[in-house]
Amino acid sequence: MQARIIMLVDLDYFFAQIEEKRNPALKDKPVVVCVYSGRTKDSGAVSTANYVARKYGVKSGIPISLAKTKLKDVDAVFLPVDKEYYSKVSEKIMNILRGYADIFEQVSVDEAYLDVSQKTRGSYLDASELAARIKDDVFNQQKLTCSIGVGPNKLVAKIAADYQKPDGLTVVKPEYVLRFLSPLPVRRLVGVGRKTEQRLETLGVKTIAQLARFDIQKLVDVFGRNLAAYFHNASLGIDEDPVEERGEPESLSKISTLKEDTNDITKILPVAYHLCEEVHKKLTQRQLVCRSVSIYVVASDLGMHSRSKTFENPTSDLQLFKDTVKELFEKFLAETDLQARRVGVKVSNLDKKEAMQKQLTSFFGG
DNA sequence: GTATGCTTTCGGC
DNA sequence: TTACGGCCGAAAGCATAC
Repeated sequence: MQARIIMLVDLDYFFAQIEEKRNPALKDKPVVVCVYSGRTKDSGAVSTANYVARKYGVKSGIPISLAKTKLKDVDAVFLPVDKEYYSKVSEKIMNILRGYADIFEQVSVDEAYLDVSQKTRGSYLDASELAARIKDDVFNQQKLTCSIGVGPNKLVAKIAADYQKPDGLTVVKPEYVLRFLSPLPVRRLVGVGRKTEQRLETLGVKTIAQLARFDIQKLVDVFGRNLAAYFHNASLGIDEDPVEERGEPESLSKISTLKEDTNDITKILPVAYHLCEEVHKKLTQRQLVCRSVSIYVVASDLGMHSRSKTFENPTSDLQLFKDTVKELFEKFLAETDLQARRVGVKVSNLDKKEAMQKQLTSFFGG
């Protein structure tokens, strides 16, 4: 058993890059791909922006109106997301990438891990050449650039891919892992978001090197055994998480923004029932059943709240979804004064429909 | 004490 | 000055079972 070589391939500013390719006139302008909520003309958020727009501080997640303010003096282009089209492009690219991997794991619409240990016979020279070839192949077939990180595990591959982009290629051999990670801010580690970053900073830990040297017992006291162990290992570039082909999703959900904020259940339920129908459609298309149903509410202050219910047995019964969603909203509204801005429905605890049938068959037939 | 399951929140893209 | 989507998986926090 030889050491692993793992790649992370990340498509650059994916949605906006696809729009640039679709319409080359956009090429040198700020391009902002938006999710319009439909509430008012410009309500909604930025999904992705190209690098020209990013120079003006426009990035993923900011309000569209704020993006417009930042770009008011330039000839910027605002486009609505065309998710269906991006998904088709994604599928083609993922199929290219899959062909280069011993084991392939798609993480999101624009990101995938490739375990190339066998293919490269553990050689980083081979891995570098392979990564360059993958970039060429994706560009020649789809005219899109990507950034690739190569390293001994997912953790290092991911940080390496982020290190140089767009159109980057960063290879970190095992003997360089510590030197590579040490100066980087802890924020770069998966699992360290804004909140954890703050907590670490109060402990005097800003860089990965400082995290590596930090007393492990103190880390346990603050974050608990599991998270402390993860942080400690991560700071040393240790990560055994395998690259694994992903099967069916673990949850399916739909969310939508209400015309106006409300806590009136008669205004919420028609929307929620529609979301039930959409989620039910997704579920049955994939021939899945679920055991849990959740509602979630984004309140006026943008705080996220949710409630869920788990059944005894898996189901795909639309009426049961609607009744459960009604019950959950009634309960939620009774115990809070919040006004809902957006409402969502989620099913989780998913299973293949036939798996259930098999169980039943073997039970009755067996 | 550890494992397991459920609910809720967090955070990345 | 403010402004604010739609997904997904991971993790936290809690309860219960062994």
